[in-house]
Amino acid sequence: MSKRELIKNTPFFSELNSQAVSSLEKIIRQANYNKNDILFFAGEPAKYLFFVESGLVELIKSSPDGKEQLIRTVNFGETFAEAAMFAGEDYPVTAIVRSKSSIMSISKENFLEFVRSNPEVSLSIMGAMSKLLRHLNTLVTNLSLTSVASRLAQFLLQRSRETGSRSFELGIKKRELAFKLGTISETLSRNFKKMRATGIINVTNNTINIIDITALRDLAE
Amino acid sequence: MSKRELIKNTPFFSELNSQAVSSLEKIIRQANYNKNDILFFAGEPAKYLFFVESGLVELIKSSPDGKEQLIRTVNFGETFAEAAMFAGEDYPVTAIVRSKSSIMSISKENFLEFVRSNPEVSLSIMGAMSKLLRHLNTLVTNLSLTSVASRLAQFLLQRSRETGSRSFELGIKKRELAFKLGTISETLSRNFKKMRATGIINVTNNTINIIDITALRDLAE
DNA sequence: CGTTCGCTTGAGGCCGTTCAAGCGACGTGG
DNA sequence: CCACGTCGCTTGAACGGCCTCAAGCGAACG
Repeated sequence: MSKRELIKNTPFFSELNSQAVSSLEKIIRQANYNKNDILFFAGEPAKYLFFVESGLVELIKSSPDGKEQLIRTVNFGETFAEAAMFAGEDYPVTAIVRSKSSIMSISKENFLEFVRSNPEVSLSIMGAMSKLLRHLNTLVTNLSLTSVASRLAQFLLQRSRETGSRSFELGIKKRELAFKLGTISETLSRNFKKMRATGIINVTNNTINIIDITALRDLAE
Repeated sequence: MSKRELIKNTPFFSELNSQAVSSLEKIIRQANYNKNDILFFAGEPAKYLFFVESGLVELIKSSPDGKEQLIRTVNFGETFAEAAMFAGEDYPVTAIVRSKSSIMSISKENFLEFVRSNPEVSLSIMGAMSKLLRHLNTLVTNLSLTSVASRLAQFLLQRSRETGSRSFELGIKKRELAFKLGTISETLSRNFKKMRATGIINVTNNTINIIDITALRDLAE
């Protein structure tokens, strides 16, 4: 796909007129990455805005003693490091590529200039930022007010909704799910065990079977 | 102060030309509130953007079982509920007035229209949102990766920086400080005790004396 | 003088962690 | 084809941080 097509295909820029697309085309850069590539480390000066054209990226914050917290997973079609364009000088998180990805980037200066001459994209950006704010909001809430069991219940309900079935595959390794939920695999394992013991779900390898969805909803609060 | 002056005095709108100020004047509403007044509850439909002209507001999320988490304190000169303008239909948090406040508000529709016809304010909004994103980012990090002791150390260092002295008043009640740090007064008390015992600080009523600032920095990581 | 408020302290318990061990599935090289 | 390593997951034991509940205590105040 040509760079121009890539731009037009991204919901973020889909409403731009062709002149704007042209000017964007000139300042945007595209590159391919492999699993475990690092785009930037937390603390580095923030120079670029990124945009995931295809693939998957995770934004992670880690503490000096090696503990890690997933802040956000960036799916294709989404931007990240928007905030770094308008405030602060450093990336606050580390960005790790989790699967083969095509990623576009724009330098801070070019991006700000583009926004100034195409103010209509502001609305898209503010929309994206707002979604992010909500995401972080619920993340804070989850971390401070809800238990692992509750977070797990929420995740299972979400998956059930997505697949439209009460029986589904997890789709990710349990250790990764643990990470997503802000815990470790041992704790996740024990939580699965408890849910199985109380007859709420059935777990066989990677497939989940929701038995008592009401109890699961209660758990999720 | 007249409404027009209020608008001009707020950093958020300070760069507007007088025509824009006039149109803003027509759609903005001002009201006074007292301590413990509630501006909106979490879950209510988000109709207004708010702006604190003077006073103090706290944004709080509470769980069904009564636990509360402070998400953000809004100082005078700052807006809140910006995100609600661009994404989602409900306020995700509850807004409580903490001291006598003068607060301005704009309805969602009027605000969006104003932004469309005055795209230059977009940059201010995006800047504010970016700051917020950073704030939530560190909040998540603190809650998940750092201990109460570390958060307390960070707070003390910040106060020390603000006052430019190693000896300063807390300025808030300890139970409120505990809330700010995402914990309760008992735990805070024990942490103060430990810091005193290890000779890092000295605590007399509400005044703190930093003795070993290096150790304090270590604690804050 | 008694009550309330802000804070402290202790005892106990829970949740989630670390550390350690075990187990089945799977793959690879002898 | 088996022996052995690795991987993903589970389970147990112990520990630690923070919370809850309960009590106590000085200061402020009516």
